Amino acid sequence: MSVTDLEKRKHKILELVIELYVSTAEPVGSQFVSRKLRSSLSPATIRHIMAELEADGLLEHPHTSAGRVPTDQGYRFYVDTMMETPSIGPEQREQIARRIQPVELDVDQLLAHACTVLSEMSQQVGFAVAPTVKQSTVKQIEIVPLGVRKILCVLVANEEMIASHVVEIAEPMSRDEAVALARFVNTELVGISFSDLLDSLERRMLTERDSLYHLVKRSLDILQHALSTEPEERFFLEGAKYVFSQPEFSRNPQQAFELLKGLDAEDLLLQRIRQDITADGVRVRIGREVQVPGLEGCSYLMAPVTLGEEVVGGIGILGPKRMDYPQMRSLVEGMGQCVTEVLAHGNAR
Amino acid sequence: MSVTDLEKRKHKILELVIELYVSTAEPVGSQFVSRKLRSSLSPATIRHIMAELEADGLLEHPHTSAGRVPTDQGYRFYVDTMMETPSIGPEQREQIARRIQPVELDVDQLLAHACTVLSEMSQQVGFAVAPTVKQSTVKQIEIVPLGVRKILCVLVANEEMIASHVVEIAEPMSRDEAVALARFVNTELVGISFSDLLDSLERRMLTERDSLYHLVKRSLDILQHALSTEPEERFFLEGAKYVFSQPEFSRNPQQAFELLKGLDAEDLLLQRIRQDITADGVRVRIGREVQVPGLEGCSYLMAPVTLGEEVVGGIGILGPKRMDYPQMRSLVEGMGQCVTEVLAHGNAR
DNA sequence: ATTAGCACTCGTACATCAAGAGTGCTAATG
DNA sequence: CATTAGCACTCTTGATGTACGAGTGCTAAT
Repeated sequence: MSVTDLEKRKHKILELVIELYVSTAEPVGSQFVSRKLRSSLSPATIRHIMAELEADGLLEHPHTSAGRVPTDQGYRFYVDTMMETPSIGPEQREQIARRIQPVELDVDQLLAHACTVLSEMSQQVGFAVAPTVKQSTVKQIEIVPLGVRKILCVLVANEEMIASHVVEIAEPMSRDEAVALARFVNTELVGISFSDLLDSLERRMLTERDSLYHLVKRSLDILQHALSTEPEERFFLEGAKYVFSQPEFSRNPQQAFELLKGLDAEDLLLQRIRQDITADGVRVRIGREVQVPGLEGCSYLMAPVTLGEEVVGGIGILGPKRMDYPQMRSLVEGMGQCVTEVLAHGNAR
Repeated sequence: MSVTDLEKRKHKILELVIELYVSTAEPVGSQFVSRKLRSSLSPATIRHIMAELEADGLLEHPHTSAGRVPTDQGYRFYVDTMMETPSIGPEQREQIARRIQPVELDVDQLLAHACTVLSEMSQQVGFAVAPTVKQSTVKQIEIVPLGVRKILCVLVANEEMIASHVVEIAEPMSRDEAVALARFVNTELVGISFSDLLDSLERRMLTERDSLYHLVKRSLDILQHALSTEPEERFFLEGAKYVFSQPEFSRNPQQAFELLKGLDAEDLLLQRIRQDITADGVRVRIGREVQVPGLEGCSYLMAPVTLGEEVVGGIGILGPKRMDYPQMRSLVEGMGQCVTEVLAHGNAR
């Protein structure tokens, strides 16, 4: 038997251990593996190989007389080099599309909803990062007077995103002034990115005079307020309850509490996740790689969401390390595609 | 000793048992009570009285050799007739005001924020029910064209509440038409309650002709869509994590899971809470009275939030039955007052 | 009405024990 | 050299028994 054949067999056994562990939630013993293996090797041989895998850092031992459990590295190896992701089935794809369809015109609402759907379908915690106008460029800005010193400022971004903010202003504004202001803003500022907007206006304030100066100043005031309450991105997290349906957590409540605390510090998780929002397909982070205190026992998968040409957000799931990576991967991938399509065409497929 | 004196003493002991149980989370034994009681009665006497209280249904026994624990009725009696609620202290009041101040112009945002603050201050689950435009009358309606077949419909209610919805329309709308539509709507519909709006327009459609008929039909279309995605009220729930800091739940995880499930079915809780949104001060619901499966072990307190003359929402906390009712009551009361004041004057006090 | 005394119940903590699962090692085998 | 049977060893798990302490209810004395 050649060396590569031996290596192959080793990996086959790693795969088997992972899959058995994922489905049973119990450490996997040599006898169990031996029985499940076609080319029946004896438990002793399996033990030998498992010991090697342990030396390689891919498996570990909870205690002497227990079976083996994959390490983070073990899962990583499995996910990177061995696992075959079944492309999402048409019927499941259909199901996603059906559940996402309901006319949500808003990126925000769409992702919030998709997040919930994903959570239900996966029976895991679902999450999503949605873009806001701040990441896009100005398409339209409307100024609607609401009272003497209150206006509604509607920000429409190129990518069909809309945000509106009530702004309190120091000096009252007439309806005519509002119209003039809107006209000025919509001729002068369209196409500028929302993040550059304020700088750009400030620069103009230095050069303009009189009536135009006044308009610039007025719009700067308003947009400053409107943009200050607009977040960079929105983060959705849904389905914490599913944590308890996982045997590892319902068995060990202490750990479940840690997890919930970890989830509660949303900002940390968001920061971490943000780094993984890139164009190249579904990202998988396993255990320690998550790098969030309290979530060492978890993994997440995330698919990018694109709008126009750009990656603007992500959607994924978070669950115990011991999860069905192939299935979850295809589910997350499918959801990412569906959301992206809905954003592009208003419907899936 | 007269009969009423005996009754008084009995109640004094009930109070003591409740307060000791609340602070220790352990069933209270006769000896403990005896030691805590000034007018030193022997444990035997205490036992006798406790047996009576148990016969009255105010205390109960987890098992033979354990101390006593208050029943729902026991707490109820305590809350209704014995407990004295300290009015909220000025320093605490100050703290609430300070943390709520940050200029949130929106009822929605204010209550969401207040809910979080209340949760943190009480170290319990916080909740709030906020009104939406649907409960109020039309003050102003704006129609902002966003694209050929897309408009933003801004609904402003009398009570300064604002909602905006993107509506997709069948036939394109020009800017002029939008202005005409807005004018029509703002002259004809102001003062009507949002809930009657559609009916009223439908009735008018039967009588009007030609151009006016067209306007009515157009606005009906738009408002129908806008109002259909607007909920009756908004419900906020914050701080589920605090559940685990309560010894009764961290000791018994099974029960904690039940609770989380109960919280997850927000609708049930909202339905129950809605019945308690009335003008007369802080409502207290104890244990079974909550009437939500999974929350039998909990109580909630809620203060009304008023806007104008009307009670429009509520804010409160939910925690284990075993909670410090006097303190929580004054905290919730103070929060209700603060929120109401901020709504009325834009700031507290 | 109060209380001391006492028997009784029940939960908790702890130690002990047997069973079972799984390992690692060794020596024999093809 | 890979494979495997055999075996001693380790460790977890669940059951069982026991001692202890907390707290009760009852009775009889004050």
